[in-house]
Amino acid sequence: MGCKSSDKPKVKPKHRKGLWSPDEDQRLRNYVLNHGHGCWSSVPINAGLQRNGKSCRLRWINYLRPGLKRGVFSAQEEETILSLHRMLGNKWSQIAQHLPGRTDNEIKNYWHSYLKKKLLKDEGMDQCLKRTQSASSNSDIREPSPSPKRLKVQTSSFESSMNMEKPSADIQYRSVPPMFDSPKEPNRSSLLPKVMFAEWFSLDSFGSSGEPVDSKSTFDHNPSFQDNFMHDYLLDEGAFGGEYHNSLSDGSSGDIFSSEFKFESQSPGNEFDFRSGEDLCSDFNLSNIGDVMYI
DNA sequence: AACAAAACCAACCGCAGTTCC
DNA sequence: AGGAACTGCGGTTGGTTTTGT
Repeated sequence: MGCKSSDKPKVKPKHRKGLWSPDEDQRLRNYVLNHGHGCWSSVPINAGLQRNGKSCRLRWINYLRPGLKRGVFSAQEEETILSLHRMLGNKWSQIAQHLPGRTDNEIKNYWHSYLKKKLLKDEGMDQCLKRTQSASSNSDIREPSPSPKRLKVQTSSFESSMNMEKPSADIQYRSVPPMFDSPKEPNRSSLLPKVMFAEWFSLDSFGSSGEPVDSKSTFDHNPSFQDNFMHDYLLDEGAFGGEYHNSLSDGSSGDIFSSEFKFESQSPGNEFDFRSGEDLCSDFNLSNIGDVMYI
């Protein structure tokens, strides 16, 4: 894990803090895409950045990493977070592993800024309901009247992820097409992670470096490929077995939470090594736990 | 239109675990 | 064995944006 001392910077440069400029983003992105991060403490030196390694790492993970799905959370993602948080607590990194394209920081922020309040509100409503012994089976009661802002957010995840992102200098490598994201169709595929490996790979392939990659022609927004991929994947029932709860209960959750999307260190040949093959998706079936619908 | 309050979110900080020397 | 360095995680902060009055 540690860095070899030979890799360590000899002189401690003065580190910049605060928001990242587009130029810094570009430098970091180019460097990591071309060389891999290796030892984070040496990244800013080699990339010509006046940041510390920790800051670079954070920026990469939370912002520049290929495959990140920026934009608003869909109702399904929200449900996933709520369900997982119920089981795991504030294990944001573990929760994030089940929301491909989302970072722990993003989920954490979303939780603190919205979900926590919503949950409290929901509980308040439930208690109120119990107290009054209301016989009403009004299903609307589960969803507290959302703020106008929230309504805007929830209109359509497709629309949201396509249009509602903040304008940004580096927006071109943030958004991901919502291939499988259709909250209005609660079919089987909607339970799947929204950014499949192939999609992520494709994204990475056309990273800002602009260098052509062979795999692009295979993966790049090819609907039939996506369909086939999904079809094959869905056929593999093992991928969605019911072992999730068992694993949790026997304390081995750490294993099943191994991230298929974790950006591992590069292979010796300065090429990225995507360890995504078999464990593309963990054994996780939301339908088992998502017994509370908020829509 | 102007101001205050609330919400949002990027980034920092500190701690714990791991690895290297 | 033990200290130093590194990574990863979760909590928190502070600046910016949005909403309400």
